[in-house]
Amino acid sequence: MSDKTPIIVWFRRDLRLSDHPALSAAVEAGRPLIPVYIHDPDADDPWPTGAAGRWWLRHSLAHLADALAAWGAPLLLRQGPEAATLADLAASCGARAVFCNQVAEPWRQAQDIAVSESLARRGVGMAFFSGSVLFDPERLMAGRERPWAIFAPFWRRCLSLPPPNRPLPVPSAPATPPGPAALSGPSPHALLDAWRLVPERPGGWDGLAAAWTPGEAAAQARLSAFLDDTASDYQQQRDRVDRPGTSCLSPSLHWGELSVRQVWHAVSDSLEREPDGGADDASRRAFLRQLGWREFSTHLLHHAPELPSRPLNPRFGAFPSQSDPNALAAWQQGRTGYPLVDAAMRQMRETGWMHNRLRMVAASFLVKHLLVPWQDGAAWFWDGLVDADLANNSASWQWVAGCGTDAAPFFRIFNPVLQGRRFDPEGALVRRFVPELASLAAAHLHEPWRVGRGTPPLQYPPPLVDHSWARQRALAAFRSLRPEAESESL
DNA sequence: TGAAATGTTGGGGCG
DNA sequence: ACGCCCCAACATTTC
Repeated sequence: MSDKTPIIVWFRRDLRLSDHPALSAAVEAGRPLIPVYIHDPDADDPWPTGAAGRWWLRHSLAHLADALAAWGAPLLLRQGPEAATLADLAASCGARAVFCNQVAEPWRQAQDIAVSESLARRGVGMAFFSGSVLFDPERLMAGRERPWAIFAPFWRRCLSLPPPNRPLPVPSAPATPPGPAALSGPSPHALLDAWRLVPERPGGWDGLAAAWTPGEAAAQARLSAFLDDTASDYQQQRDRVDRPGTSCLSPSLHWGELSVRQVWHAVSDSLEREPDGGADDASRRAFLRQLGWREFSTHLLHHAPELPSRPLNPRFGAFPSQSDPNALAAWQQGRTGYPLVDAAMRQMRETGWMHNRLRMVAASFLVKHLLVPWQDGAAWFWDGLVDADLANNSASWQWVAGCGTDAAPFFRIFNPVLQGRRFDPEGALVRRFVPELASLAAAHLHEPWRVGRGTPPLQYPPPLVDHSWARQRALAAFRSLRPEAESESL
């Protein structure tokens, strides 16, 4: 009666072996394993992975293939529509089950239902395992009429729940032989090259390669380094854009090289192991809170699938923003004339990443100083960030634009000069990414238009807009909106 | 997870 | 000694 048909383990946004519930369950079933990743270039995907994301994916898949080969079940790479590809694969190896971990985006879950129905018609069952969040968005809702709209009580509630399950170890390699050898084809590395996941782009991808090592092993090394070197002073250092004060785990979390449970437990274990009741604890809690924002964004998107495209606050439907190709291009290329903003935009261009504080400053500048729709900025970040994540990106842009739930008030307008002085005081970040300013004294670095006459002209543009003029214009635009649902309270 | 405008206070220079 | 002004420094309000 024992079923010896193989199980297909479908990797998607979980490019790891540890804490991989679908993989562990398949191993536990004691049947041959067939790990597969499917690339569908013609997928009807409302938010196809951006360029930097594809760069990461390309390299992370190579690492996953190596890791799975060493572990004992080589990764298959297949191209084509998901349902048909899985069905063909199942037919050719006699599999009757596909295991996979859930992916959070609502449209993805709708596709999963379609895939699983299609497979069911061919006698192949699908099993979904808990995915990429700490808490299930549906269960966290329980007993409430509405989804959580404010972060603070949301996170308080999360912290009051029983903690998420402990992460699973890498399962021991399957005792049974891997799937039929006939399934093997060209080496994964050759296939990955043939897939051309990484688009050509001017300037190439060397900057990303210099800055990052994708893959589970490197992700775990980053997590360890963060715990050893950075976590205990996180609260003090995280806003310093010129220092490595953040974890840089976001791309790994997006691609599932680490599960958020692993990160959560690693940090809370260190809290319990070395409690000092003081600054170190506060730092670790502050970091956990950042995981909370990720969780909050994911839950928001789950309950409000329009998050990426429409303001959650309907009041902002009438906001007088205007797509402005010239202003948008200047911002994208890092030529706004505000050093901190330009350094931020070039940091993303060159490394595929931008410090969180800079994301706020740069986004605020586009939305408030230039009055460009936040969706235009979100699209650029989506393409340029290795950690681009639909929920985080959309929720954060809405937060900055003031149109989300629990968003920053619109009148909170960052002054790029003051932010620069405060968070890049010696100008190290600006010097690095805006080399044409590197020779300026720190005193002038964030406002180069004030250097005295008689100095040689800089190869650097004057400010695209005057700060205080732009600030007044943004405030006026905000005032033009119908007041906040005052009628509701009557 | 701001910043600017406005208000208040208190010390010191000075007639 | 006294009142007056100036203006940091800080606090509060407003956008």
